[in-house]
Amino acid sequence: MTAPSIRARVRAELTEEIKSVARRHLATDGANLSLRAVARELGLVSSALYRYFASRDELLTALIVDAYRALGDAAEAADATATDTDLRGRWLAVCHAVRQWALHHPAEYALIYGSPVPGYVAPADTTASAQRVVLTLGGILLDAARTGRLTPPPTSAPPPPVRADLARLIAQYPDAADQGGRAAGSHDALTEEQLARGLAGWSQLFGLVSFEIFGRLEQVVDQRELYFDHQMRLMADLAGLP
Amino acid sequence: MTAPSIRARVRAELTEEIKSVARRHLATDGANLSLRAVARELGLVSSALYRYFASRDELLTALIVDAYRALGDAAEAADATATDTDLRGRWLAVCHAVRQWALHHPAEYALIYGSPVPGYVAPADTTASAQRVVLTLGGILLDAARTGRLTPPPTSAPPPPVRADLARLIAQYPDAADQGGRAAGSHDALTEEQLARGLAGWSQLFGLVSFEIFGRLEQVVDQRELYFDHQMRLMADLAGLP
DNA sequence: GTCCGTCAAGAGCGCTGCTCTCTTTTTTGA
DNA sequence: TCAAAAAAGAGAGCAGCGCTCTTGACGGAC
Repeated sequence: MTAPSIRARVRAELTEEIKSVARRHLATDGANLSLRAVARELGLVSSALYRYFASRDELLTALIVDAYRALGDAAEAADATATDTDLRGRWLAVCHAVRQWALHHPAEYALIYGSPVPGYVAPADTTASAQRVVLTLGGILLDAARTGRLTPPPTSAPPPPVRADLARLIAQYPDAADQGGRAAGSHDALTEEQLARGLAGWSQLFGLVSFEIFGRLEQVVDQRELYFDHQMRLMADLAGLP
Repeated sequence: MTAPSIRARVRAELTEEIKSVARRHLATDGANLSLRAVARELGLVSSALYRYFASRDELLTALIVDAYRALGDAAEAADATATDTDLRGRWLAVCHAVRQWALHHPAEYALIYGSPVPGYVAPADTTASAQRVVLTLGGILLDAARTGRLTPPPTSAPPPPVRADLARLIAQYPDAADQGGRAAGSHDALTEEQLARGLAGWSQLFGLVSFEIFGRLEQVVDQRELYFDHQMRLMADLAGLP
């Protein structure tokens, strides 16, 4: 089993090559990806691809999984690069990393954050990857709250039913005791108000990136990067990051 | 010319009927709309449709134009229904109208705010309709600014290049002198800070609606309407609406 | 050295958007 | 009023699509 028989290796390589070509086609032709075109470019006949992916949907799923992973990697890497205690810097770094990844991989971004394919249902293994960005943002807020540096401006308070949803999310948050080396007490978690303001930053992040990727800022904003930076700073203000 | 010859009338009716059937197919099958299926349902042969729409793209364009118009109508109607001086109420009414329209027409919403079709370029006559929602929101902010009731919280200031973009947008804003019956002086326009905060509400609105329509809140937020309302209130806070 | 699993190829099915030609029906102009 | 013109629909056909099934050929294990 430790010996990855030659056959298995060349198979894995060709599988990657198929995905690579498919990714390139995706970038030019959009979501209407043609299996036959991919096969042609690889010098294969279309039916041969079915040895590697059971269907077109399965190939797309593989690309979606890879995209979530790449975006999650980029976000977490950006968070890790910034100074731990520079909370606002970490927040902005993650936001800019998401935007940069989207700008460099617009088709893959559209695949995961654009209109979903009607009949398509995301496999279970994608949901974990899909949450990595919001968990990264949440982790920054949590670090801020723990060190008592989350000082949000006075804003409207969420109504009780929303508070219940938010409380559930706070309880569901993966125990981050290992991050700070401290036991997670009740005063270590976010309040509902803090989470609500943080989630505003989450939807703002992807809303604005989608606007830019999908061309909705076309004749509205020219200074895209600076505008994005300013908007993310506004959301950091709202979240209460110093 | 005043007599709309019987033939022209039945043609207009059939054109509408084609769009209606196409809209229904869009709702179930998503963006992969089949001309042949639409023709079949109408008892026509596929080539007959080409008497009414030169191509599948042209049919989709007609649906897009209709969608922008319907969404713009809904937003403006909601704005008009609320009391003029209830600025926050108008803001929230417009936001909820956009959300409700999207919930009732998810496929059409995806058509105009989802991932764009790669080769597709929007015709010029859509851009005006596409701006109606943001102009409605801007009008509310402008009304607030004119009556001196825009009191935003202290937040980061936009850097000079962004200020230039914002100033251009303010200058481009259609002269709204007829709305208040007053001449538009310089003190009647929005400041760059005010516009930047208002635009945050704009991208937040569509970001959050897209999240909901595209299923990204699926196991995150259960109280969708109340959560949306709270988030829009947060953005009204940020914009400075009393 | 044989045998079995894997691989690529080819043919083919039903579907798609779109074009072209032909016939029928309706409108129009002298 | 009647023929010419315009418009509408039907049908055949082209190239492309995803996908299935069958047929040979090759390579590693016994």
